[in-house]
Amino acid sequence: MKIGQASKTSGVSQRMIRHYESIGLIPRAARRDSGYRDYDERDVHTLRFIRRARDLGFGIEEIGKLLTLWHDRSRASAEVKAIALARAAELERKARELDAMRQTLEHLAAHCHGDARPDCPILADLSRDEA
Amino acid sequence: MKIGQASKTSGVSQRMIRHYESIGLIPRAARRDSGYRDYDERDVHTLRFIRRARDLGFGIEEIGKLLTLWHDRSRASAEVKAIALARAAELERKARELDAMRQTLEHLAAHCHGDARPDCPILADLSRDEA
DNA sequence: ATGGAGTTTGACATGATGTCAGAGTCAAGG
DNA sequence: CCTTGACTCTGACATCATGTCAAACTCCAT
Repeated sequence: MKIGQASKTSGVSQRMIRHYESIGLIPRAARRDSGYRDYDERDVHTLRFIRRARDLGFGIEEIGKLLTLWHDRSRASAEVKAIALARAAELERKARELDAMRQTLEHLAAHCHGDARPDCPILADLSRDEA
Repeated sequence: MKIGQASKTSGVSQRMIRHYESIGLIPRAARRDSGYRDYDERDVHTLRFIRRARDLGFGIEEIGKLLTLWHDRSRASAEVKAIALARAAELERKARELDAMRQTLEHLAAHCHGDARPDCPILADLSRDEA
């Protein structure tokens, strides 16, 4: 099948399919006489794998490792688990960070009248003198 | 003071100070005869304001609005509050998204032996057939 | 054969930031 | 006065994953 179909059935944009090929995340696609890229079910399967991994927050480099492990039938699951748990820890760290920001903002907003008066603790906090 | 000092006391890198100037977030800095940028306390104060806003997850565009409101003594606090609450809501959305990813990964990892055996539910999930 | 849809490559853009290079400036010490 | 090292200037390139646009080419159905 051609790239449009591969894109639709895998959920990966044509742009990113070509990109993944160009950075070597996936092998160069087969070509028809016309020059069009040609994909089979296995290729689409790989693309779906990549999309799901991206949905779970894995970076391209990590996905490369996962693909290698996926293709290695004798791999040890320990490696995969370690990568997944490292990602989970990083996601938690980021989520906590965002949550701390949110709490600060909500706290400040709660003390802001939010009416026509110019007094605003939010701006006062942002412009306070201390480092 | 010169840019190095302004950077140190504001916590904004020299690179970003120049960048903020180039995109018009802050006005063009005064220049000495030498061509060096020259900052005063007020400039540094503004830079600190920007840094704190970035730390709270505001994007450049929002910071531009906040700066305008900050400088407008007759502003209504309602606008500031709305911007802050919108940011808080967005931060919460993102945090939830990361948390959902983390939960999925931890769930998968919990069912992965994590030993020398090749069986791995994590890879099985990533490569499953359904969309 | 013609037209519209699909594909190709390459370039440019995003957002916030880092880094590097080459050239100019400044201040302190000999 | 000159040298040296620290500072600053601009501009360019890199990141990361992604979008979009354009010009040229291919495919397929009528």
